[in-house]
Amino acid sequence: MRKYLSEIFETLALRLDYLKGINIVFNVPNNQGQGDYSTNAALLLSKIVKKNPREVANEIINSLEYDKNKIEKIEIAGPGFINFFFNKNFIAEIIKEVVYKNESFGRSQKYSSKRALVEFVSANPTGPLTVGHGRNAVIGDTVANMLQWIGYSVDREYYFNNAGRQMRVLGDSVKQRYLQILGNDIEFPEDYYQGEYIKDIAQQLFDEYGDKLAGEDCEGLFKARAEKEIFKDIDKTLKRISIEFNNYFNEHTLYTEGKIEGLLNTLKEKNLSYEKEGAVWLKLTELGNEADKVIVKSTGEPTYRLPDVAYHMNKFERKYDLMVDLFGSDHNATYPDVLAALKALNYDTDKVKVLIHQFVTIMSGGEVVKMSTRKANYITLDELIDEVGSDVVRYFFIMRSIASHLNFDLDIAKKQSDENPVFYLQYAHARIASILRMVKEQDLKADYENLNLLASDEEQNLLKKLHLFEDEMLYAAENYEAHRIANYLEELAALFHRFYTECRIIGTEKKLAEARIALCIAVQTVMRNGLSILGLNAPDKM
RNA sequence: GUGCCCGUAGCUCAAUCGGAUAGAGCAUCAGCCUUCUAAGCUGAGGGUUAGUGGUUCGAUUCCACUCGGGCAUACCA
Repeated sequence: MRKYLSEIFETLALRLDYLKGINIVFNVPNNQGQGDYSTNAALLLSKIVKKNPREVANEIINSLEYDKNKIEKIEIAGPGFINFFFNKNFIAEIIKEVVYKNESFGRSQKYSSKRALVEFVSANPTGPLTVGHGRNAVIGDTVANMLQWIGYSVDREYYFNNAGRQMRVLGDSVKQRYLQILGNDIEFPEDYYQGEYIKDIAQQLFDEYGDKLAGEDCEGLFKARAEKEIFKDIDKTLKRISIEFNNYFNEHTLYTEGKIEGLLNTLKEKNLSYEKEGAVWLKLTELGNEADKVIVKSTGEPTYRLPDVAYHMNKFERKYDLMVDLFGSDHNATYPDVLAALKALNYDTDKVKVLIHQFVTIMSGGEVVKMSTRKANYITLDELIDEVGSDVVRYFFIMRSIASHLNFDLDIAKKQSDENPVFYLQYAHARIASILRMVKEQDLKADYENLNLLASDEEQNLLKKLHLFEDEMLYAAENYEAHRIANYLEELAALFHRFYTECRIIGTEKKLAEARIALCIAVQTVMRNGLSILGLNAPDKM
């Protein structure tokens, strides 16, 4: 429907001068009686052409050429809205398109020649993924799915750092546990990694090597084994919620390949850095940021900013059209420095899209659970998946805008897992599957010749929703707003459940029954496509 | 102190470049299964969109200030 409106307005713009170059937006009104679509174009134009908006609206309608078999009626309402009422038969025709395109219905080719990189999770291998990482993981994967849906060729990348103090502490944590197993009476340092998984790794090493590692350096085998095991677990956890990466990028390679040194030289040559108090500083104030920041400490070690810039340069070298970074809000102060530096080095930072999601607050027993990997008082993503399952976890993390803080009440999540909205969606899909099974036994099948019989409110509302699918997916993807897909699917499911209650299939007149079967198939297809973008199962039975 | 994000029904959250009567779920109350899955449907109650001012045909949305919450403000990552 919207496509048709766009077409006829494009044609109109050739004749009405003041419509040229104006982007006309068509909305779906909230209220009955205001048409299937409406536009406020006349209201906006009235300022430009200095005429009464209703007069402008009248002029537009009078010059508009359209097919009366598609648009039944056009009205001017309120201060100057133009409301379009579509023909019911035309609305029902959408079923044919859905069924014909099937899995690709709602896809867009708008970005089909583009390549995107989505970097997410990027947690260092110091411990199991927590619920906090879960939100990042699910949002990142869903954003990648959405971009693929609108045509992008997408790579998923995990950036990590296996050097530095954190990892040294990790290696030593394992070593201390190992020494304890050997019977040494050592007090385990408070600021070391307290988690049980450290003991498990130490035990493994003891089982394999006995006491031979007592003299081993903590940065050697201890660290290497810890990293390997922890990554294995992270991978396993992510796989449980259907997340896989194309590439793991090790920060360390930036050093070994001389990228860090090269960047340092470039910054110096371009006069973007200077030395002070034994450290190297980046001239961020000249680039419009608040303060200069240290990029190499007086000890000679770089701060995170330097490798971050080098890493992004590497991304640019790989010729992506779009680079999405996904961070938790605790990183909100770090990326402006990196972007400023890249810009100063003449990279097109418009291609970098930084998404910041707010935190997940975990509530348990009415109290906020403070999380720390070091202290091991976190709730792991694995535990959460054990409790509620992959679908609920995924849905929970994307159903809200990423700008909203997410309140995750564990008690409710466990208790209400049966009432979770995700089941509402899946139930609609399963119900249709069930109908289709029953219908087969009755020797009924979908018929696309009498779709005009689908004229009731329940049927028409459902059909109109199907029309919106492609636009909604495109809008969600272009704005990186996965929660909109969840909202759309909830609305679609609600309309279907209403249709199900009011419109019977078995027992009604054959032509109508078979048209309704066609509608069911179309709804099921859209539901399945939407669920697949969100990485959710579309069950045939529940 | 400063920067970013947030403040919407009892609770958790929506609301399409500013649109017409601000919507869902949970909770509460009242109904609907001898017929395709009741994990469903129908109805009721519940709102000064934190507050004050501004911009305009029109503000939950934009601007300013105030109040409240989260995160960050390192030669930690």
